[in-house]
Amino acid sequence: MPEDNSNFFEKVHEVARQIPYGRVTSYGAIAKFLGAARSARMVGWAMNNCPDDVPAHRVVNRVGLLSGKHHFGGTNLMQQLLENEGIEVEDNQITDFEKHFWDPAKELDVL
DNA sequence: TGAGTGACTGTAA
DNA sequence: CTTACAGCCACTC
Repeated sequence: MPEDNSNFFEKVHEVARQIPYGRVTSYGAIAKFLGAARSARMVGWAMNNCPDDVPAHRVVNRVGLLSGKHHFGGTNLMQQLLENEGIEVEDNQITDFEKHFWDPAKELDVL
């Protein structure tokens, strides 16, 4: 029995893991989905401690900026991963972010 | 124990 | 359009 969703921390990882290929989401979207819209920072903190099975590169800030790229080894790895999925990235920022945006509250609906 | 920091967001000017 | 400020919670020193 997966009681991993008993914690906000684990739930963030679970939602991030459900992000489909070629899609991205924001910290606020995840935070709001978990009922902690005012704790977007906690989502980022959770990402900092996320396991390797969590595609953290698909999680960016509300403007589609790769704010966490610095945590991907200090290289353009995060941008490369997104471009590899067909997402257009320019200067650490996702172009047409709204087009690639994936809202867990809408797509996932229930967890 | 208190102050500083951070992978953020929203509103105001 | 950009810039600035405040709120938020957990962690570190």
